Amino acid sequence: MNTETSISTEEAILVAARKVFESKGFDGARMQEISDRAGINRALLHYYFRSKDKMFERIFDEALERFMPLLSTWDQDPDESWELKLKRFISTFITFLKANSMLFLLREIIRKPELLTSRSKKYRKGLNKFVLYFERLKQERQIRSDVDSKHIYIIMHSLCSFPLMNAIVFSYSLRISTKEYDELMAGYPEIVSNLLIQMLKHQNN
Amino acid sequence: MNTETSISTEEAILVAARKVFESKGFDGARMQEISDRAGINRALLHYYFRSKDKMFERIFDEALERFMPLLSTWDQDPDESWELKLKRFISTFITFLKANSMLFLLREIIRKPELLTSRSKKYRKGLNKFVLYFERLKQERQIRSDVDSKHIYIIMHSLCSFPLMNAIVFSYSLRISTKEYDELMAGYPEIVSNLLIQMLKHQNN
DNA sequence: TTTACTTTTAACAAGATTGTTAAAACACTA
DNA sequence: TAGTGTTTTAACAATCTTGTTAAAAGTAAA
Repeated sequence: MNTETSISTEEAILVAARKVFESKGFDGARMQEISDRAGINRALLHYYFRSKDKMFERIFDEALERFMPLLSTWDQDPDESWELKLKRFISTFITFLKANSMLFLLREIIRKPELLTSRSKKYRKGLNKFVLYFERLKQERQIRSDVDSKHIYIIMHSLCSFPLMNAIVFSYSLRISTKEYDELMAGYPEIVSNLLIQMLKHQNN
Repeated sequence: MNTETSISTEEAILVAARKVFESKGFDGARMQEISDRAGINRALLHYYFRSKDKMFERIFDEALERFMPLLSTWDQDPDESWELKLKRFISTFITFLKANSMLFLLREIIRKPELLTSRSKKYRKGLNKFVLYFERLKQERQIRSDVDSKHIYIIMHSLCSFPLMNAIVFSYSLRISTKEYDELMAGYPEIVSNLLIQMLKHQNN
């Protein structure tokens, strides 16, 4: 067994598959394109992963495994102020989303919702931490009590995810190049943080 | 020429095609599924629309034609306050998005960016109206001048679009049913409006 | 070098999918 | 009803796509 060679071949396939599945989606992806990109014979894809479905699930799971823990890393540093926690989270989240295509996950989950419901059970509890944390802040009168924590969750995620998913359309609409759009987004995490903090703070006036 | 029959057949095909293309995407859509849904022979699809590509373009264009004018209806009622204008726009926009799948457009534009760049030229100028309007408000000192109008645009669209596109994932994450999610979203347009108005108003403290 | 095992390839098979076509069914008018 | 043009269908053809397989090439140890 030549472990050296087989790992590098498998890895080359995974890299190629990730790229193709992410850009074309499951339905648009072709086994031929993946093997071409990996520089190997198409039959090898089946030798290593049996079928297109199995290979896709491997890629999808890896993407989910990268994504989900991020959503659960919420209640570390219990001494940290909620403002700082929010800032830190938003900044990390947006950086992460730049590198990892959220659209890929969303597109495939909508195609086949079982991908989410059957494969992320172990993370589902963690997802609730955010809402519970903000419920507690409200009870402790640290933030306004007339906002729904679920709405905060939705607003925060929308502000973080959509501008990166929709970059093509936004840069077209705003009549700027994608490079200029990137520059525009440089200051964006700061703006989102401040907006949310402003929204949650007790009103002084 | 039996106009009556042929219009209703063509219309039945378009209704079916819209449904299938929107839920499966171009790559996942099957001509057979469309004709089954329309209750006609598959060859008729080609009789009326020549090819899958042509049929798709018809559906895509119709979706774009429904969507784009909405983004351009901005500078009506010049007497109206900007707050009211914003509220009215957000409310209309969210209602519209509930009925018309934004995800469909986004998915296909990312698959083939020419769909956007070659087919929406006539609307591109209108898209800029929003940014220009807010630039003017800033010069007139009606709103804070330290916010980027492009950021306002991005934030507003993200808050309106993403919660509807991502409904499956959000309701799963929040551990509520899709029905409960709909109820949660009932008060959402109001919240988005207030958030944006709060963000744009001059700070009193 | 021979042997046993793993990796890779070329060729093939099966089925799915789009698109074409000739003829049947239909609708309307003379 | 006969004739003309339109609409619809069944059958077919061509191509694409996934998946299989038998054999070749490679590797490492006895």
